[in-house]
Amino acid sequence: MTAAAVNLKIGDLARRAYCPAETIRYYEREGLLPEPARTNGNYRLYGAEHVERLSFIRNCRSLDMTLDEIRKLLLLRDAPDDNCEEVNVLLDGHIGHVAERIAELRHLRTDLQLLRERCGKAGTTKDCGILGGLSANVARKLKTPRRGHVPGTHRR
Amino acid sequence: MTAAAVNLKIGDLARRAYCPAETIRYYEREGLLPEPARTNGNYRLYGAEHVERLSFIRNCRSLDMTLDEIRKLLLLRDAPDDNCEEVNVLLDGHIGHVAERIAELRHLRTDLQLLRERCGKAGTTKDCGILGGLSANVARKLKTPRRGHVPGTHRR
DNA sequence: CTTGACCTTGAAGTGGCTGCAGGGTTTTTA
DNA sequence: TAAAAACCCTGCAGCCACTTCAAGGTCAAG
Repeated sequence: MTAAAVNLKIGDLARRAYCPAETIRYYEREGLLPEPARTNGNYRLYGAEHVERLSFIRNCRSLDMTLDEIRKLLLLRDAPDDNCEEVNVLLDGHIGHVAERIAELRHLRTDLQLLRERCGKAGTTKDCGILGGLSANVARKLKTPRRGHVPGTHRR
Repeated sequence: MTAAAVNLKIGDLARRAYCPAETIRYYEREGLLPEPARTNGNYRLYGAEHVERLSFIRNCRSLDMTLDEIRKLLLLRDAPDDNCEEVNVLLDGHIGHVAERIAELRHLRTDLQLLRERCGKAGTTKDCGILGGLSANVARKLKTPRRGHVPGTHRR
């Protein structure tokens, strides 16, 4: 165990929960984190319970859950005597989404690789089999939209 | 082959390229589609070349490319004497992105399934192994952000 | 000549942040 | 003790790829 965490400023909380300070303020606006105490100088003050709650949120996000799903889980968590059947249902639903998305992407990768092999020896884009392939009126559609943005990462 | 496509209104183009009319206007604003001719009543008028170009765009989108990637491909396509090496590079890069994302999601699914098995027989959320598992300070991160939104679909 | 299907523009909303401007506070260093 | 650096504050704009809405204009069928 680490030392008891009290009177953390937002940057301290950020480091402990691996979450940018801007995102902490955003979660507060969104109602996922309670409004914390403030210092005389109007700085936010956090304690161990905030580290725990924010870690919970970040773990859920790293499991690709939406903020709405996380909001529901937090409510269930805050009502400790409820039946945890709902937790199971929510998680099973989420596992289903992930499995679907994997299937789609695998299909996608196959299509891309087939397309990639169409590049002949022509040398110019005019005769490029790839560009030709992309013009075909195929219009197969993906079933699951990608959402939002995953924490802490950018396209390199 | 279908009959020659001329003097299509935006709804006709929409049906032929499986793309909502609003999205067509959006692509025009974004410079992916050229500004079309207009009728006396100010309706957009399209021809076969627009059906082809929009189908190209939609196929690329269904392969999960960004509008920026598609813009580059369209430029290459519009310069028919260039070397198609750049097309290959772009496509290989994209295949790489997709492969990475699949690997992440598979890892993710494993984590979710392990978590799911933690639900003991306690019956109440207070003792729920899942909620407990989500509180652990794990903070493994996904490497690739999900972007935007896939054409024509919603979460059910 | 009215109904209804279609089209127009412009602006705002979505999710989950991220970044910035323009300040205030606190800590460190000289 | 004073200056510099590091941190914090609010509020707002921007990102992507659309989607939705409001408020109107156009056109063909009955």
